[in-house]
Parts: sequence; structure tokens; C-alpha cells
Amino acid sequence: MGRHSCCYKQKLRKGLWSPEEDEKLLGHITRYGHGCWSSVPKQAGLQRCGKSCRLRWINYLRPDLKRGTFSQLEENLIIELHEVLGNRWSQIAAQLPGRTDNEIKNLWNSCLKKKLRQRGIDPVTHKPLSEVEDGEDKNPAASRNQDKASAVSNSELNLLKADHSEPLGANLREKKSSSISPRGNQLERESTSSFHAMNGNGGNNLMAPTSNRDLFLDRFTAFPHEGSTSSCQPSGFGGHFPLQQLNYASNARLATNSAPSIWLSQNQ
DNA sequence: AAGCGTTGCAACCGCGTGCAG
DNA sequence: CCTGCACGCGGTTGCAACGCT
Repeated sequence: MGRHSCCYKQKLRKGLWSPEEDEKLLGHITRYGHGCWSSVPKQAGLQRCGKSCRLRWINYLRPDLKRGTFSQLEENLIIELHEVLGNRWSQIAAQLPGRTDNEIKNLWNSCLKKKLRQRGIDPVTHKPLSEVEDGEDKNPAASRNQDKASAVSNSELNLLKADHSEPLGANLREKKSSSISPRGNQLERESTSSFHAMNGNGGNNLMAPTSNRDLFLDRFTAFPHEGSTSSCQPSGFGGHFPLQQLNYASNARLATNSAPSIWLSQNQ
């Protein structure tokens, strides 16, 4: 492993950020904004590359970050969005105010994947594991996911909007000792999910080449979601996914034996 | 108490994309 | 059109904390 290409010339620090570095970066961006990231470290007096500064800001220092454990509602939403979007973490993060793509990705890899498997759901296809094992997905281009678009309900998003009102950017350095460790009791999380018995039957959402899903994705990605990690602006919810617009895809698919329903029932 | 395996988070890496020159 | 730069994204790694024996 080498340094970033942008770091070859100087001897730049790597690894964990010290509180002093955090302070410098936070102070600089608070005062001047980040502007061009490559010039931030110099201006802020940091021995880091711009890329590293950007990442630190986005994933840790941004004042609009929520931090803390993911609520059941958020987890449900991530699962649903993943079913639709696959590993497009930044787009998933755009629907979860105050959460970063990195955070969501970590949650998925460390926690949600496991949960789904325990519930007999393949985390890649979101189909029942038995089905995936049996057929090894005989129908990879299945368009069953075509209407997953409507799987994420507005009510869920609205709940999240409300959820976003919790204090942001609590003392960052307390993080390790305080809150977000998923080793903590997820059981005590609220179970107020608005999870709905829908979602069809999983479907190989990741592979379907030309389907309504693509149409959905096109639409999805066309929306300017300022919640994306690229923004240093505090994110409101204005740019989040207007899911109601996706109902074009909804139809008889709302079968009840869907993976998410299984997930929900076991979760309760 | 110590050792060791596991878990989860923070950060890094490399690639793709967009854009200005 | 080509090139170089900056940014954004997803995958992966490193390491500290935790849990078990």
C-alpha cells in the first residue's frame, strides 16, 4: 500500500486523526469552507492530503452528522434501499439524513448482512436463502425488483425526517466510549417500524440489466440529493428521494411472503 | 489475569467521472 | 479530442475494543 498519489511529494501523516488535527480542520472549514480540498491541508496547517481531510470531514466532523446507533427504522430503510439500489452507499446515505455512506456501509457489512442471513435472507439478492441456494438464481435478469421502488414508504421517510431533529454533532470524541458501538443492545432499539408487508419476492435486483429498476435508478440518480457526502452544507431533507414519485412501479407484486416481511416478523 | 479470536469503526486505496484548459 | 486534476464512490484493510476461554 502506498500513499495517495497526491501524497507522494510530501511526508504526510496517515492513520487516525488526533484531536488537534480535528480541531484544525474543523476550525478551518467552519471559517472558510473547504473550497478546493487539495488546498485545505496547507491552509489549515495539516500534514494530511486533501483526500484524507475530505474523508475526515465527511465521515466525522460534519456538524450535521447524527452519530449514535442506528434506529430500527433506519435499519429497515437501509435494507429496503439496499434491495433497490444494491451497494450504492452514497445514494442510500442520501436518504438517511445525518448518516454517511461509510457508516451505512460498515453497518451493512458488520451487522445487517448477518441479521438477514440469520433470518434466512440472502443479503445480496434479498431473496430467501433456500431459493438462492436451490436455483442459484436461474433467472438473474428477473425484473421482480422492478417495483421495489415503491417499497420504501413515505411514512418511513417522514419518520426519519422527524428523527433527524435529534441533537447533531454531539461531542465527537466521546464516540468510542459512549454510543455507537453496535455491540450495544440493539434489542432496546425502538420497534416503531412502519415496515409494510410488501416488496414482492426479492428478486435479483443487482443484476437486472434492463428493467423498470433501471428506469427507477435513472430517476433516482437524477435527483440532486444534497445529502450526499460531497456536500459540506448542512443537509436538509429537501433533496431526498421523493418516493411518492416512484409509485408508477407498484402493482400486484405486493405479495406477503417477501423477504422484508419475514425480516420484520422475526424482528418483532 | 492473560491470551486469543471476533467485531466494528475509521481510514486508506484505486478506479471512475466530470470538467477545465 | 486529449490531458491532467480534483472529486466521489465502493471495496478493503488496520486496529482498538470487546468477549470468551
